[in-house]
Amino acid sequence: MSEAPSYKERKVITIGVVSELTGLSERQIRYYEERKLVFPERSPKGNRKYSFADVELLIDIANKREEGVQTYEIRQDMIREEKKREKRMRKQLLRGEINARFGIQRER
Amino acid sequence: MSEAPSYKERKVITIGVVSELTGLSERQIRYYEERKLVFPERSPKGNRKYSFADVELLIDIANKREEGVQTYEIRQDMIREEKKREKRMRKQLLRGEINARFGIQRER
DNA sequence: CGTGTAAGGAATTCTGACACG
DNA sequence: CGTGTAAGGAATTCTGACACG
Repeated sequence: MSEAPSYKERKVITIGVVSELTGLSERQIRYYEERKLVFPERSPKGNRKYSFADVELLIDIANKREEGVQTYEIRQDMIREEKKREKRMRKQLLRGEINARFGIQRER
Repeated sequence: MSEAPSYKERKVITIGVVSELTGLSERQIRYYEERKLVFPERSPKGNRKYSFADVELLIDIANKREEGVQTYEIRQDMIREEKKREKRMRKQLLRGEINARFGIQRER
């Protein structure tokens, strides 16, 4: 195991295609990056590359914006969600460590 | 159910990115299309768009070419494979139809 | 046959800025 | 704040062709 396939996360889509896929203008997409809502990668010469996950995120953002939610609030919500996720991850990790020591017995 | 997600099949990757992903030159990628080995979609203005499935196919093609297999033979193999697939599909479909009538009972 | 390359043009993307509100 | 637009330049992509082998 090394190269995770993960088509959803690979950053390979150019901004023009993302624009078609989301219905957002390129201006809007770049602005949401400026507001730290999306983080495309860059090709060697500086062109933005997005993943399918980014496309879905942008669609969520577009929906929030239509409801009148400001980019700042959207960002705060994202940060909160991220912290919850991390909390869960830490718990999971802890459980894993406990199992490794006292749980499942493996050959030695 | 309507919009199948299917990240693997969505044609959204430009030829430059495909070139990076596969290690093939754009010239080679276009030539394999000419030889009917890959079938990218086109954007409104005519730019080629590939899927992750296409990228994997191109990598397979690249490997075959390295072994000295000609594009014509590769195409013949692909056609043979396709026919096998269709055969299996017809069988599956047939089974499904039988089940629909005499197998699993559903409410009516 | 398979691939490189130079050619010319059209479309894409980038950045920084002015505009409106 | 969020988005449109004109501006100028650089990079991308396209097609048809000549080249070599």
